[in-house]
Amino acid sequence: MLSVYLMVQRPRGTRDFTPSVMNRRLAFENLLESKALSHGFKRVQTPIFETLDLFTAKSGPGVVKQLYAFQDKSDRALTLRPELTAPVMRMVSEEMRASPKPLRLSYFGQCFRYEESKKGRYREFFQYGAELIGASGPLAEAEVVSLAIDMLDSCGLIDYEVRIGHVGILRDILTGLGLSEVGEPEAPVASAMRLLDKGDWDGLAELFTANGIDSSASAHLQNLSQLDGGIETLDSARAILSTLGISHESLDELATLLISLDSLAPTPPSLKVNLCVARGLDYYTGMVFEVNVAELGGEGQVLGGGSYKLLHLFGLEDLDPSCGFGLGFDRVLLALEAQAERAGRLEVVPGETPPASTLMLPFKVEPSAVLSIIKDLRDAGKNVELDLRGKNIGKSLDWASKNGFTNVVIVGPQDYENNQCSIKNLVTGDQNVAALDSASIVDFL
RNA sequence: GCUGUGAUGGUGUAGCGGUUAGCACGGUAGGUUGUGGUCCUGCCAGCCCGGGUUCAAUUCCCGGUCACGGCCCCA
Repeated sequence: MLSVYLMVQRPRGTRDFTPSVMNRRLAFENLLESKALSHGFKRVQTPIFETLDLFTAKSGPGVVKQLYAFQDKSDRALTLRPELTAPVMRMVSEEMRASPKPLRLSYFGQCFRYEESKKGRYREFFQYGAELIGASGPLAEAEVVSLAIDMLDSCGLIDYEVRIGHVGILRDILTGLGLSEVGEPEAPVASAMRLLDKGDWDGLAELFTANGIDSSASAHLQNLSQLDGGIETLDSARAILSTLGISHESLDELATLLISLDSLAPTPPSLKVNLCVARGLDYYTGMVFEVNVAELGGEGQVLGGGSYKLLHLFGLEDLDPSCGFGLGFDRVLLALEAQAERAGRLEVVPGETPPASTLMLPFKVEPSAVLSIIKDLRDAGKNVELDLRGKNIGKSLDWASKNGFTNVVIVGPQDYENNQCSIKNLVTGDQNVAALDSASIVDFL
């Protein structure tokens, strides 16, 4: 059929959301939204496309090849947004300079990246995120991380691992060893952080040698990376930092963060401190954290964030650093679906079960006889639909059942004569008779 | 960017170098002109796209598209 008409498909890496899919997504979004609000984060929205410079300024010219960048009819260089942190920072600098700080902002929307699409990785994907701007330090960070954990916990996600690190400490160590923070095509420090994140020790040793650093230095880093536990690992970390001559200050802050988190957030299934967490987080400057779900395989990171400095790009250096995170809406949903199936659970997102709904079924009577009742029931907050097919009762009930209605209000000739209606509950099979007016009917719905 | 696997109605599938391409679910119209999640019947709807080999391609080959994996990457 398709070929007879129009051979057009969805662009690669995009998705359509049918009503049943959308129902779940809306339930999930609402749940996240209510959590954000409960932590004081207020929703904002920024444009789907932005000036290209916004992202090249933040991430370098190399990002363009991964952007949906384009020229508009006036030759402006624009791009679909690949993420939401920079746009929100831009918005703060343009609209909220005079707003009292700190700001707690949340956002939800689609982002676009030109990459190979696969499961859990789409060219158009959805992010829910939060940013805390104008306050910094371990307590601010604890507020942000606790929201992230609270969100994951409340949607019923299990078996996830929270990893907390600190790229500031890592940078200090690497520059302390003599690695440069500048270089082409990639600064040695950045290369080292990437290798550390992957646990590629051979690669790291190579890098050290190439930069004239005794490769035995990687032993300390390897020790550091093996500190993969809770708050208790910080003592060992302090010892290692001492031998490297690095300040403990950031570690002490990390300790405060972890202690605060313990009180502020639900206890996650697994929370580990690992100072080698560094995953491609260019603009992060301090604490970083990420959440992984092993179930998702290669695309298992469902959330990531930390403390970063971006507002100086807009002349607001006094507000740096900020702290925030982005939650991979699609990936968390995938994880929840996989976990629900494994557990044999029907409800994937808490609260996704739609509210009761009613089919008004005039049967061999003029539909006009029930229209005002439908209006009144809707005004009373009920979800009501008028039958538009005009089939016999058996088919109509079948149709109502397949379409998930809770109740059917049948108004046939006999009912109408007696100024009554029959209300059948499709879930229980119970049937009642009520007077043909909305006040009587509403009690049965 | 590299690489592997796959693609049959809307969904899930069967099948084959020559078939009316089968089945189930679904949709739709009835059988049943006041009771569904039973049954029966009719109908709707498909071989991803383009090229090649062949008397003949949905089937074999190549390319593309899309999907799913593995690396790379992931602001």
